[in-house]
Amino acid sequence: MITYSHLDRIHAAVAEIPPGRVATYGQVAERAGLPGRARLVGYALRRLPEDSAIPWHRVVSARGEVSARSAPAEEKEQRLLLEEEGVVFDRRGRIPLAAFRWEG
DNA sequence: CTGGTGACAGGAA
DNA sequence: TTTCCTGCCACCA
Repeated sequence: MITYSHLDRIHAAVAEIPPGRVATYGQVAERAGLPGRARLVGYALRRLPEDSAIPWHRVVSARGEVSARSAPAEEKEQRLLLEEEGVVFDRRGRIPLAAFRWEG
């Protein structure tokens, strides 16, 4: 059933991403039943409280990059959290999606 | 209601 | 390959 907004569904989709794997914004949108609305995923993640249990750090751009945002510290934190899970970044600071992308 | 914005993606050059 | 440009549409002021 449709709830208050699509944000809840997006959060639920992100929660399904297993540790050590990543999913793209577009991928999350599709799994949330919102194909083509990747931008909305970024919006939804931005609304998450800091103490949220949603693994927001496992969502990256279609190019395997940690998306830029207003607070650079968060970008660094995201990369750190992913590396702690075993995700590897290449020399250009990108994640090889062929190896780490979550195949739902 | 109207207009600006964005944690994107895909195609063009 | 990489960078640039455009379409997209829910949100917010």
